Amino acid sequence: MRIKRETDYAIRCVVHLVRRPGEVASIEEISKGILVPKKFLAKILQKLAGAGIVKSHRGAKGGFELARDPALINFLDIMEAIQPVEMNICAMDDRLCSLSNACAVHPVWVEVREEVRAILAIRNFARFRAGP
Amino acid sequence: MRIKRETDYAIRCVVHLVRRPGEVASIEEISKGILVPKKFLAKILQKLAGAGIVKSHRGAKGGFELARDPALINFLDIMEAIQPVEMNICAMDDRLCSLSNACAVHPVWVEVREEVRAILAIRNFARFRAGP
DNA sequence: ATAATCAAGATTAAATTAGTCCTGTTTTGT
DNA sequence: ACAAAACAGGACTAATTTAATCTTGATTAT
Ligand code: SF4
Ligand code: SF4
Repeated sequence: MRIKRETDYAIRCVVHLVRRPGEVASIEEISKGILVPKKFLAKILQKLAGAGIVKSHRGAKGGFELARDPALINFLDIMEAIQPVEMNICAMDDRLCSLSNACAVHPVWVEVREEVRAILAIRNFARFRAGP
Repeated sequence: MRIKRETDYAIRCVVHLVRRPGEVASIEEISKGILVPKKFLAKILQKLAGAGIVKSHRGAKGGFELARDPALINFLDIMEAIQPVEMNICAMDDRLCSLSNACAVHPVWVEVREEVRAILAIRNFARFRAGP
C-alpha cells in the first residue's frame, strides 16, 4: 500500500512554498525547485488550490502562495486533496460492499481508517520552515 | 489510498478458517463461503501458505487450515503476505528516491509507515472466533 | 488406478497512475 | 490597445498495476 507519486509531489510542492514565505512562486520556478514535470505539477497545484491549501494568482507575475500558516496545513490535508485515505472500500461507504451489513471485518476497517487519518493529521508543515 | 481486493479477500479467507477451527477446508468450500472466485482465491491461499499463515494439504481430502492460533495472526501479517505497507517508496528503501539523503520529508514517511504498521499489528483474529 | 485436490507459470482484461497536449483566459507592463 | 507571461481546464496517451482466468502438472486418499 503506497501513496501516489502525485501525493509525494504535492507535499514537496507545499514544502517548497513553506520555505519561501510571502512570495508568489510560478509553476516554472517550483517545478525546477522540486524536480517535478511542469505540466503535471500544474495539475497538482490546481487540486491544492481547489482544496484551499494554496492560492493562485493568474496572469503575468502570477503564481502560487500558501493560503494559510504552515502549522495549519497537515499531511492529511494534502492526502484529502489528492488521494483520500480510504483503506477498504467499505470504510468510505458501506454501500460499496454488499456484505457490509453482516461483515465482522467491516468495523475494523472503519477504525483503522480513522487511526491512519489521525497519524497523518498530527504532522503539519511548520517543521519545514526555513531556519532563522 | 486503499487496500487491494486481494487483501480484503485474504482477510475474509482467514476469518472463514478461524470460524472452522481444526477443520481442513478446500478452496471450493472457502470460495463459496466468502464469495471469492476460486482460481483467484487459490493464488491468495498460496501467498498465505508461503507466509506461514495457513498450512496446505495436497491431494484428495486436501485443503487448508490455520497454521497457528488466531490470536497470533494479525492484520499486518496479512498485509505483508499480500501487499506490504510501504506508504512512500523511500520509506521502504531510501535508494528508490535519489533525493532521500537531503529530503526533509523522508523521515516523516518512515515514521508514518511504522505507525500504520503498528495500527494493523494490534488487530488480531481472535475477535472473529465463533461464539460459545 | 482414479478422482479429488493443490501448485505454479502464462496469459488476459480492466482499471489506475503518470504524464502530455492543446486551447483558452487573466493580468502586467509598454 | 496589445503583446507577453502566466494559470485553467479538458482531452488525450502511455505505462503500470490490479483482478482474474487458463493450462498443465504434482500429490494423495480411497
Ligand atoms: S471488510 Fe467486509 S464489508 Fe468491508 S469490503 Fe471486506 S467484505 Fe465488504
Ligand atoms: S519524501 Fe523525499 S525522499 Fe521520500 S520519495 Fe519524496 S522526495 Fe524522495
